[in-house]
Amino acid sequence: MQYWLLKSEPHTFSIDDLLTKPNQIDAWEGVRNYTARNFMRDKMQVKDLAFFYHSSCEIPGVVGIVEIVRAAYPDPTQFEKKSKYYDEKSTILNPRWITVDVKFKEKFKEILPLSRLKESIKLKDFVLLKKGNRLSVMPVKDMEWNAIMGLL
DNA sequence: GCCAACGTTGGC
DNA sequence: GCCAACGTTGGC
Repeated sequence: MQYWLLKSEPHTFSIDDLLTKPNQIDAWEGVRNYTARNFMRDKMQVKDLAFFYHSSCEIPGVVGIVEIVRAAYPDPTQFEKKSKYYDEKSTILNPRWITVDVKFKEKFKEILPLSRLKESIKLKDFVLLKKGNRLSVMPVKDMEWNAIMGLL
């Protein structure tokens, strides 16, 4: 069992958007970075838990928790010509990008802002806080997960 | 909107 | 396989 952090821009897909989906489940589509993809493809498993993180917005931070309910499968948006995630080099037989299904678990009463994570000494080595980090899917150590939960 | 940091592309 | 140019991310 592995913990994760998943970034999303709330104006594209927010935790409230997830709440509107059937069974509160949706595909985590549009990951187009190889490192992030490899984490999802090779390490992410059903029952893993992930923080839902809002980025590129007024107050970036952790807003809740989701559970992985379906492991890696080809991301359908790579085949959709009209999608901004379309990839002409992907084929059905040889898809380049994958997605997983996530299910809503919990929304925090208030956002846990990035600024508060930065204040935690326990999180000084957390990948999210590393200078220049741009990964949209990253593993979270047990200790880091617990430290973040402890800030709520 | 700025810009630092990083990833990707493509010419050689 | 190198690396310059370009594109993207994401906090501020």
